[in-house]
Formats: sequence, structure tokens, C-alpha cells
Amino acid sequence: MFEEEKALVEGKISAYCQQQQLPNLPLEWRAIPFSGEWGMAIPLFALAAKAQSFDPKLPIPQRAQALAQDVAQTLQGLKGFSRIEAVRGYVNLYFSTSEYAQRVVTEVLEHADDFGSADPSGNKTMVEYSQPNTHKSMHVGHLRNVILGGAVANILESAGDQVIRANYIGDIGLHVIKWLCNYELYHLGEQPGEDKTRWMGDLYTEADRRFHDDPGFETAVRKYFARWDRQDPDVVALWEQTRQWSLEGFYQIYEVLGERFDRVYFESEVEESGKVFVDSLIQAGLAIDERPEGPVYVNLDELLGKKEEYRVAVVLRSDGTSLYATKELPLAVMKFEEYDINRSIYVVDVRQSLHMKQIFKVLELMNYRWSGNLYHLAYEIVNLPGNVTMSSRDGTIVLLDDLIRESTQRALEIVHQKNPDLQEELKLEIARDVAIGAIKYPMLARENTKVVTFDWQTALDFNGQSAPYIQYAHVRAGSILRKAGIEASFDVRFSADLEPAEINLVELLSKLPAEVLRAARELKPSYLATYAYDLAKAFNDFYNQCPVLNAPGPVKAYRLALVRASRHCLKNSLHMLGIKAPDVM
RNA sequence: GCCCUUGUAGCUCAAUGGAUAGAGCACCGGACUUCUAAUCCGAUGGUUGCAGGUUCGAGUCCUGCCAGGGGCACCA
Repeated sequence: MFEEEKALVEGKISAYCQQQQLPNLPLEWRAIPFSGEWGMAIPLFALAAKAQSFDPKLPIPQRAQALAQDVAQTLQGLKGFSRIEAVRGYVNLYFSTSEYAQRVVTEVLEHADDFGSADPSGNKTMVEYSQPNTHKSMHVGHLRNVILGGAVANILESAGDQVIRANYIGDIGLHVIKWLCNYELYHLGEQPGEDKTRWMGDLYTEADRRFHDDPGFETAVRKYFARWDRQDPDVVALWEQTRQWSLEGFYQIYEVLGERFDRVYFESEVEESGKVFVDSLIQAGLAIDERPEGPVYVNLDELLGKKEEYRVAVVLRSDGTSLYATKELPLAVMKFEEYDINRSIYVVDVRQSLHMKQIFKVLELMNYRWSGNLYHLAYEIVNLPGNVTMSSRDGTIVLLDDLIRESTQRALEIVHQKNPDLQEELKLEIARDVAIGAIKYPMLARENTKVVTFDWQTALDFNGQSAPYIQYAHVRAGSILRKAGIEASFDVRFSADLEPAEINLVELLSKLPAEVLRAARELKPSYLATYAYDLAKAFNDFYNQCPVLNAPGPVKAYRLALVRASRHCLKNSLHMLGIKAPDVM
């Protein structure tokens, strides 16, 4: 938007610089702060610093201001701008507000549900996230990964990428064997109840405790592992059955969270190919095989001539069984071969940064052409107040199911109060959308690199900077449109003097496409979370200051258009965050 | 020891190298006969951990220090 006008200004300034024998520096466009008016600014400090014509004793800000005055003079009367002035070293160019508002709102209404989405980028990106372990619980700590990964996938999609959502489920390993062994010894024949994940998790905690406290049990687990390794049919059958219970529980949770996956990888699926991959590492002379006395490992620091940077990556146990790294390597290859992607993003918590770095480096040493296109999207963990790490063994966890149930219950009480006449089913649906939104928002609204401290009070707070606040603005917009009726006229011809609240709102509407691209480029949903809140706040300001339905005819018409455009932007930004926008609350 | 990361209002957090560092929560005082009060308005609250440096300009970039968190060979 306004590219023509910008080009015109840049041309003029370039000519001015040439005429004044000033260096031709690239211009920087910025928003003007404190504006009740919409415009763009150009700082002239850099130019002033380079200009020869000034007294060297004159401070730069003063030179910049002199220059700005001069430039503003030469730009006077330029078409498309209502006012051009020099302030504190900046040239401020104000757009004629009605024309600006008209352009923005027209564009939003034309694109409607697609406003904010970019044209296809040609990129095919896989985002791997969630990665739960079967036979374990899902707690709030795991939630951040799912929410972050889902939002990143949505945002990349909106930014024009073709996105493949992948999950990588840990369905085998020592934790599973512990569970199976404990089940066979102490719980044989028992079935999970309604909440499968909780039940599986409880049994895991029990097994894990036995494993640590009871040496006899540990021996039993080792024997059990050997049975798994020779694929004892009873063990395999039990594994298949119990794994299924876990998966059913996970899919229930994903459905509640509104997440779906295009491809689910399993660790069991890449176990064998991992061992083959390790063989090729040995043959390539990259890995050192010390079996049976030691493991198979890649001494990355030695290969790269580094010290204490990449360290040593162990890729196979000395007994020949597989490790995390063993499976991760062929999985990376599989992703590129299966989907012909050109970028692979791993949403994995920050504690695994070194491991991810090692795996990427090993793949690079194997000369995969795509090895430069692997990204670890690291995020910090979720702690409990007092910096307590969630641990099922210590019982310091908040189960997802408990959180969702409690949050939904609270939301439902409010819906009952505010909209007693709605159908019960609809009330529950609204309460779910609000509850899930309230849970998701705080995990998205901060930097990925910052620890989230979970506390019940904040999680259940539906006021202030929160998803319900944004959802509520959306509901208000919808409510106005509904009351206006279908025969209402939506006219995007704006009057010359708009209220500051209207200008501010229009400005925010115009920013959505750029914010989406920025969030996609940096893989930071927090930008959009902040944006959505700012937009909702701007809409609430407008709502309070500018009556719509009772406004005079022409004003009502353009305000209705503005409300409709706002509603699209609120909804679109919420959806990208993976948060639903209900019509009534 | 080496590496990563965080440090901004009482608390939780924003701020694309630019103009006067902003929100929410909490606390205090107001606004529902109104397009839904899950809202709004007002008040209070700051040496951006410390010290240098780069820059016309630093919360933001660089160096050092302090403090918290995390990681560093067969867990994932």
C-alpha cells in the first residue's frame, strides 16, 4: 500500500540530494509515533552526518533538523499527502486520512478471510512438533510445544509456504519397556478408563519409581528389554495393545486443542534404518566403532578442528541398541525424500540444543544437499511457580486434562451468566473455545526463549491481555454487524475527518500482512499474539468512542465497513494462533 | 572449565538501531436505562542488572563483570 507515493517521495529526495551534492543514502521509512494521524517518517540523521556543507561543530540533531526543513520544503504539495513537516530531524509525511482508510478497508474486505495471507512462496516446509512419548502422561509442559508448533505451522502457511505438519511419537525405548514390565508383573489384565492418558501416566510413574527404588525390578526390566529385542510375540502384542491406548488418548487431546498432523512418524519406524545409517557413518570414516567395549560415536570437535563446541555425538550404544540420535538421523533423510521439502523445522525444547546441533552437523558431514535447511526452533520449558520443573516422578505436574476441565468450567459459568438463553450445547462449545484460547495465548505471547511460569490464577484469568479479550472484541464486532442487518449498506468512502480511534484502528488493520511475514520469517508467533491484542484494544477504543448503529447515515455506512474489516483481522489473527473466534460469548 | 539463554514498573511481559521505554496483573478512584461491563476511563508505578565500547542515535549491537536457568559420551 502507498508504494507509488513512497517511490515519488524517494525520487524527489534523491534529486534533492544530487542537487545539493549530498550522498545518496537508502531511505528508511518509519511509523510516526504519538500519531492521531496516519503517516510515515524519514529520519535524516545519517544523511546529516555525511553531509559536508555543515559547520562541523553543529550537533548532528540540529543539522538533521535543518536538512529535514529543507527536504520538507521541496516536498510541499505532493499528491496523496495532506501535510509534510520537519520535526526533530525527521520528515513526517501524513497521508490524507480518508483516502488511506478507504484503501485499507477496501483491501481487507476484498480479501476477507484471506487478508493477511501472502501469495505462495514456493517453499515446502515441514514442521515437526509435539513428539509425545507413549505410555507417559501429557502435562502442561508438553502443551507449549504443541501450541507453538501449531501456530508456527499456521503462520508459515499464511506466509505462503506449503506446510507439512509432522509428529514424531516416542513409542519405544526404555520408558516403554519399564511400563510394559510393570504392567505384566503388577497390573496384568487391567484396562484404561475414560482418561487413557492419565491412566497410562499414572502407571508410568509407578513403574519409574519401582525402577529407581527396587533393584529387583530393574533386573526384570533388563530381561524384559531382551525379550523385546528378540521380538517375543507376547511382548510385541502387549506393546501394540498398550501403545494404541496411548495413541487414542493423544488424539483426543489433539482434537480438543484443534491440532492435526499430516504425517505421524514413530520411533519404532526408524529404529532399524537408524542402525543402517550408523553403519554408513562408520564406513564413511566419520564414526568410531568401539563395540563391544564402547559405543559408536562421531567425534565432531576432532573432525571439525574445534574445541568443546560440538563435543562427541554417541550414535549407538555399546550393546548395539539404538539411541535418540540413531533414529533422528534417518528420520531427517526420510522427511526430505518423502515430501521433497526444502526446509525442515524441529520444534524441540531448548535443553536439546546441543543434540540438535550435533545431528545437523553429522548430516552436513554426510553431504546431504539440504543439510543447511534444518532449523531447530528452540523454546524454553514451562515451570511451576518458584522455578519448579515439572516432573511426574516428583508429582510436580499439572495434567492437561485437569487444566482444560477447570478452565472450561470457569468459562461455562460466565457464559451461563451472560447468555442464559443459549442452547446448552452452544454454551459448552463457547466455553471450550474460550478456555482453550485462554490456555494457549500466554504460551504464544512471549518470546520462545523465555521460561513460562504456569500458575492457575493467570491461566484462568479471562480479563486483560488474554485470548478472551481478543475473542470478545470479535464478538462485539459480530454483534454490531448482526444488529445492523443484512440490508445495511457498507460504504468505504470515509469522511475527511476521522476520529483518532478510527485512524488508529485502520492503521492496525493495515499492518496484519507485514506482521504475518515477520512472524513467519523469525518463527515467532509472539509478534502476532501481541498484534492481535493491540488490534482488539484498538477496536475496543473505537467501540467505546464511536457509535456505529446510531451514527448518521454516511458515517454509519463507513463505520460498518470498518467493523467488518476489524472482525476479519481479529478472526484471521486468532486463527493463525490456533485460537477459535466464537460469534457469541 | 566450555557453550547456550534470561535480566525492563511490586509481579508477568512488550518495544523492527530512531522521536517522550509501553501493556496487563495487583492496588486506589470512577463509568452499565447505551452497538454484550470477559469492557472502558483515571491515578500510582522506571538509573532497562553493572561498567566500558561501537554509532549521529543503544533497552536493542560488541566486550567484560554480576545474578538466575539450561546443556556438555552410550536418557530423550
